Parts: sequence; C-alpha cells; structure tokens
Amino acid sequence: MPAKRTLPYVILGIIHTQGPQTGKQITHEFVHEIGEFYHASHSQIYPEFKRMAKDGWLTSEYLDGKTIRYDITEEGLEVLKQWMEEESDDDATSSLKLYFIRDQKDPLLQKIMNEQLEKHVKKLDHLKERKTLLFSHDEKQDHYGHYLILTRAIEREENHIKWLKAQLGN
Amino acid sequence: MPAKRTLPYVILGIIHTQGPQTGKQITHEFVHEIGEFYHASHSQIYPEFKRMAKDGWLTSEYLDGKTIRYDITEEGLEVLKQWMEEESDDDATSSLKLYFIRDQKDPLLQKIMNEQLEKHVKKLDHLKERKTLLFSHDEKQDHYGHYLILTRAIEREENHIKWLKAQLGN
DNA sequence: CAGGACATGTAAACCGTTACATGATTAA
DNA sequence: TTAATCATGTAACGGTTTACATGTCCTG
Repeated sequence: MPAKRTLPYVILGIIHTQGPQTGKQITHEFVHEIGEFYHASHSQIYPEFKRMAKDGWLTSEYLDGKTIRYDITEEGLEVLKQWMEEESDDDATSSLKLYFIRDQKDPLLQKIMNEQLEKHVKKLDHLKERKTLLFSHDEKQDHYGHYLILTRAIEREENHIKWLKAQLGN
Repeated sequence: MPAKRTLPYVILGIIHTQGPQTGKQITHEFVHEIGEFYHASHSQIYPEFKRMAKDGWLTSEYLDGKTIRYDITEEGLEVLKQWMEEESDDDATSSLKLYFIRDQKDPLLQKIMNEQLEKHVKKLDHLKERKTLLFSHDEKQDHYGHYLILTRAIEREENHIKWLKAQLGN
C-alpha cells in the first residue's frame, strides 16, 4: 500500500484532545489508547515531532534538558481542522477522524458517516454485480472459496451500511 | 505496515488455479478478478516472476521471443501448499487463501475459518473489555467519536463471528 | 559502582507506488 | 510512415519496520 501520510494528523489530533505530549506519552497513546485503530512506532514519532515543529505545526518546550514536550500551534490547529474536513480515502482514516470528535453534536460526525455510507453503498453494489456475474448459476461448485469470500464481503458491507444508517437516524 | 510478503504466493495460487500465465494475463487478473481482495501492479509482477523462476518455483517458456509464460513447478506447488496450511497473520491473508480453495469439501476451508473464528473471538473480548473500561458510565458524552468507533468495531466482530459460525455449521 | 531498564535517536532493509524507459505492434 | 498504444522492464521515492546506538536513571 502507498500508505498515505496520516501520522502527523493523528499526532495533531492527540495533542489537540489530550493536551501537550512528550515522545514517551504519545508513544504510550499509540500503543495503549488509540492503538486499536492506528499504530506508529517511536522511530517514526520522534523525527515526525521535529519535522512538525520545524513546519510550525507544533511548539517545543524542554522540560528537563532532554525531555521535549510539544504543543499544537494555531497553524497546527488549522491543519488539523482542514484534514478533519477533507474527504477520507479509506475507512481507517474516517474512523480516525471520528475518534477525534468529542461532541455528539459536532456536524462533522454526520458528514463523515454520510461519506462512509455513500462509499459503502457503491462498494456493495459493485460486489453484488460481481456475484451475479460470477455465480448466478452453479459456478460456485467449482470456485467455492471465491464464492465464500465474495458472499462474506457483501454481508460485511450490508452490516456496515445498516449500522451507519442506524447511527445517522438518531 | 510491514506488508508481509504475499505476492509470490498469490502468483503461485493464480497459476495453480488458472494455469500458466504471462505478465499481461496475471496483471489482468490482479486488476479484474482477484482485484477485490488483493492488488499488485505490473512493476512488482515482472521482477517477481523472474525471482520466482530463479528460485525454481516457476518454469519460464518463451512464446514469441519476448512474451514469457510461467508455469508452476513441483517445488512451487509445495511452497504454495505450505503457505496455504500455515497460520495467517491477518484476515486479508486468510481470505486470499480461501480464494484459492475450489472444492467445498477441502478440509482447509474449515481449518482457516476456525482460525479466523478464534482470532475474532479474542478480538471481540478485548474490544468489549475496552468498552466497559472506558465507557461504563457517562464518559461517552465527552468522547463520543471514540465511543462510536469502538461500538462499531464490536458490532463488526460480532457480525463476522456470526457469519463464520453459520458457515462452519453447514 | 556496575548492570539493566528506559527514553530518545539514527540507520538499514523491505515493500509498494509512481514515474520513466524501451521496443514492438497497430492504426491513421 | 508516423504516431499511438501496449507489454515489458527499470528507477526513484515514501513510509514503516527492525535493528542498532546513546545517554540517563534506577537499583542491586
């Protein structure tokens, strides 16, 4: 995978919601808190901190001559806000954005879930087409595994869509 | 992501199930057939073919002085078989293996789905623990997005488990 | 004070993508 | 025949992981 750059935005999001962070603290976040949904190792985090400070997204403050604590700047906040509002290329990114939304009334919640809904509806349509194209007769006899995972993929999409609609209906 | 090496095995699987392949053919497979579940670009495929031929997993045969068609060797078959039987590190890999199973009676089907089931049950347990730990009272008021995606993750696992059990019950 | 854990930092290797290059076939 | 397309091939780049390196603090 081309692995589009999300690390800096996740860092901004964490600092924004959890307050200023040292390398140790944010590494802990990545392992234990947000770790369910995103992971980064310390060897990415430390250089990324410096890059972001150089770019003016973070301020750095020495705590004890070696421990640096970073805080988000106005520019960083702006960058975060833009990222939150731009369209996500995949589900994982959408979920990360949701993770950083604290208020149930935030209109971004609806926006992101609506985007997801639209994409999953399209995906479901496509998968169903594939299924009728490939397995409308008895072909599954001879490609059972393919039939299985296609069926599973369809059910997953249906389940996800159902969930999104239920949430959006609230 | 570290992206564990799956390309060569997918190539073996395709040749095994679809017969000998040229670069063009297998590129088409990656885009149009198996593309739902795995993707590779031609710039990976051509060098990989050569590596695999050098390693004795494939034989190469010139069709017209420039088009090379590759077929699987006995050794390649063995490698494929081993890969199919070893434990998968993630769901995507499990699905790929299922894709290559043509016969509904193949015992590997059950084996792989049982592995998946076990992992997803563990994952579900873990997610539920997280939820009670983080959101047993009214904390969701203040971290609604986190609450949402955790809830969604749980439902996804439940749905997947339900599906696996239904399949295994047949 | 010696050893180990730990926080921080850097380097190397791997995989995959995008972009570029080449030669042959096809088509205007 | 020239131009476009296409199959094949190579190079450069980005991102992530693993491994290695350094200094500090804690502990026996």
